[in-house]
Amino acid sequence: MEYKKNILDRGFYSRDTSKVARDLLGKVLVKKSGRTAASGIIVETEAYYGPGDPASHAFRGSTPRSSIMFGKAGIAYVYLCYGVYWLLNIVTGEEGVPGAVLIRGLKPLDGIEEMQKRRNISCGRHKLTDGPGKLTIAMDIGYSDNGKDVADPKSDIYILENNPPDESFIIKNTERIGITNGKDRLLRYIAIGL
DNA sequence: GGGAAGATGTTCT
DNA sequence: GAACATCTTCCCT
Repeated sequence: MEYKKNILDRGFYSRDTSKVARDLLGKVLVKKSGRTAASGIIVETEAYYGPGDPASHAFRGSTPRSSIMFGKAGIAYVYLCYGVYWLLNIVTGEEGVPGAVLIRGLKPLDGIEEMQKRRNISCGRHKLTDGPGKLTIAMDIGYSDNGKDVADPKSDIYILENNPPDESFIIKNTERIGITNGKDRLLRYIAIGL
């Protein structure tokens, strides 16, 4: 695979957060761990802003945890949710303006066996990467990936343009999930038909 | 197949 | 000390 040719550059992430969230659907997330590489098609995202978005970590300004959202676009923001699960975000927008896209769902491509081992699935009742906490387990993403540059081909985590481009899926725009504030804006994006 | 609630620990007030 | 961008299990229909 010609990974480096298709990697999304920083310009892609430096745009408006909701546009980045929508355009990330159908793209391919790649995570290398050791000798193996896992990848999956992004099928669900959410956009998070700063001021004016009560659900965002950056709502109250820059804190030790959220300061990364004010930084350079294309940086991975990984944080612990509910003390249990790691969630993967990509910083978006111009430098100094807080914003990030939460990767909520993947469709596994490569390394599926590795994912199953890491998820330790006992029954086939649940899918592999259909939630933000599950996909980080399956992709072996954790706090050590926080602050990595997703737009850098030398990183072991990055996102590719899908090849060949497939724009056949439908994009659905809904309320965000699992939050109590800021539900009025439709900032969750789901790809249907992948 | 779908809804409800407990587990869990870091961060901020 | 309260809040929280979730997952799993259990129980119901």
